[in-house]
Amino acid sequence: MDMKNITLTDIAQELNLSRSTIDRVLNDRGNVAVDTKKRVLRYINELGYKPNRAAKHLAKRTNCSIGVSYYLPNEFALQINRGINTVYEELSNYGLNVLIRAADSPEEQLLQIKEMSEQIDALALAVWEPDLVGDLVNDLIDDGLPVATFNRDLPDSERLFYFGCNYFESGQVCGGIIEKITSKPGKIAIINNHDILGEYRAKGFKSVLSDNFQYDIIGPYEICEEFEVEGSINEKVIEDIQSIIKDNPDLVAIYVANQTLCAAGKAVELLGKQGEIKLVGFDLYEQTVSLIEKDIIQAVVCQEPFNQGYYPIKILFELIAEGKEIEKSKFITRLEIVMKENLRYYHNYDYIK
Amino acid sequence: MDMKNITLTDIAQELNLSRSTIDRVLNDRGNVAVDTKKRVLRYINELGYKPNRAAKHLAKRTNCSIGVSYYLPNEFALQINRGINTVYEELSNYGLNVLIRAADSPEEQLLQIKEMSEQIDALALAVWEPDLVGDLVNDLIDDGLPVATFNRDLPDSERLFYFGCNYFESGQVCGGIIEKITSKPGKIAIINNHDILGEYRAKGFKSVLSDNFQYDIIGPYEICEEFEVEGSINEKVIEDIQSIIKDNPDLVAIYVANQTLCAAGKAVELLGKQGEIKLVGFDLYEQTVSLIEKDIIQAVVCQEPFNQGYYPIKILFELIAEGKEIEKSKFITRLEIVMKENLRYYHNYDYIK
DNA sequence: TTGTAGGCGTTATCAC
DNA sequence: GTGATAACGCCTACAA
Repeated sequence: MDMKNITLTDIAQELNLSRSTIDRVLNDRGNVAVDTKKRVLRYINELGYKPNRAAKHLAKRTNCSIGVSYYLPNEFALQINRGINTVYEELSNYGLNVLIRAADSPEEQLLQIKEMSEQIDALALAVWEPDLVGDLVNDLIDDGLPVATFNRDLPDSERLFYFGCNYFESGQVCGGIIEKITSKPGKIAIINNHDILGEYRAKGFKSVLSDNFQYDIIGPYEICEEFEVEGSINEKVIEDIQSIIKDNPDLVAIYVANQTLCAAGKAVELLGKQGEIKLVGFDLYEQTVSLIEKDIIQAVVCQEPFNQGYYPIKILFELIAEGKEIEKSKFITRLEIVMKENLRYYHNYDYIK
Repeated sequence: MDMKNITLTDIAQELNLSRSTIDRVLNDRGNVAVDTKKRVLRYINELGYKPNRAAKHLAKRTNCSIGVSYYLPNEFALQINRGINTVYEELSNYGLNVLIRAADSPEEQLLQIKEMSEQIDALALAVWEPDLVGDLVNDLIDDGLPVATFNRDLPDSERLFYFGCNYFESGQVCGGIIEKITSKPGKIAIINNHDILGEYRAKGFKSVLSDNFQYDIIGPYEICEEFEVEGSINEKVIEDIQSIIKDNPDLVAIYVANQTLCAAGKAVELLGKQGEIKLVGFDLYEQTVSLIEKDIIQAVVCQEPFNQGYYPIKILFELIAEGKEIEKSKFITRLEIVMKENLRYYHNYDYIK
């Protein structure tokens, strides 16, 4: 119960050396005789000595500013911010500082990254259009700035790691759900963006359903809602989806792979087709909630938005402040199935705190 | 970027007092003149001063042993242990110590709790049969030992908090899933335990399906598998479930509310009814996995087993070591829907190591 | 190549 | 009531 921990001083005394020498060995600061080093290392291994984190932080008085830049749908950003706030609260008195820049356009994001790059020790990044910022990011990395991506990766860059979902598999999950909940044969429409990630989501979806002869997959239709969906939904978008429904009387399901799910819900509702046409898509927005409750949307697949804010920063901080190595180049978030019955656990739900 | 944090010493200097006095005010140690106290408190509020956690831990050299006692299905315990190990790694060099006692029977659990109660500063508890240990726990609490429950609550005791799922709602989620994936009308069998939690799960299930006239709910059948399911499954249990299936040709689904799900899967498989009879239940064991992959079990509802090991200990530690207040008397875990497609994210999945 | 000394921001133990 | 002073375990000069 009262097992005293071994300290650096203990080791120094035991080996008749000074604390600094032990410190030099432990932190690879050089200037230690090979023999001494070996002796210390062996002894340390035997003991299973672990440095005291509190003391380390206190002595180093680390001070590390991490920048976050994203261009993402507003409501998704909100959930990510919650994760950022939490990690800030946990680590701010260990010296963490966070700068958040939310962009309203890819161009603005470029400027924001450039601007804050001077003041930060690391950068966490979610970019919608890789082509625009790719060069800048590579320059920053070449200059020695540690960069990580979240939500959307920059696979061609030298970023340290990506933290987010697997888009292909996210499509598969939706495919599996639709297959399970659709009772009659017919057509299934895909709505998505024609960017690379939208296509992964379509491919994943098809990989599950292509063997199933009772369904005929139509689309993909490129219909896309704005990022700033708050109250009002783009009428044109709803109309476009309504015409798909009207043109295909044997439509049994719609799979929405982008942020247009609410609009699709409205379209289904306006035509009185709820329940008849199954609706499945991604992410949980304020507007999605009531559509799920009304059984217009049957299921939604989420990707741990909170953790997408929380972990990238935590990992970067531990890298910079504690020299902890990064264990993976891809941290893939869980794909969470949310339906009416477990909805409340995924919408503004902080069971801790 | 380099914003120096305010320290206790800063405050002392500014107010022409010693650090000790500030410390007395901050930690309510008494022996401070009322006026001085007021003056200090006001100034601290203005500044928004936050004590440095690292320094605090270092100076206090806290040493806190938390005991964990549970009597639970083996494989579930395994997942909980992972959470315990993680929190131990995070906090052991802040002075956390953990004692785990896994019981093989309620009687053994009673003894184990009694035995370790002398050596611990707090206790986290999961008990299957409240009646047996209830008195002991209340005695311990009266003696001043902080006790928390996880997975299964002791609602009549004075435990500090419960960390686990809502059993009624977990039944609802299964009801919702079965309603969505079952395409034809018929009978649905419930298998559960006749304890209070098993009944909550049955009630929650019925609350969703009772309005639906196409289903006829039969049971509950009290059939129960042992805790030590490893490779071999109780033949008798499988036979019992097979007879239910044989006796009810129009059975469209089975809802298993206890740890008998795998046995039910075997029964369905042996009779060649996979896909025809939908199968839904709780928790993810090694044996469940292959049954889900083979489409014999359509979905499983999980309850964050990792976090059930992680958080109770973390919360108790923060209470004891940092005097942090406990914010709720119930921390309700998410109900996670796991199907074939997102299975890999819930089975031995540590995306963060 | 090694050692010494002082400090990080708290808490704890004395004196006054 | 209040204030010195020495820890806690580690890091960082600087000296030897």
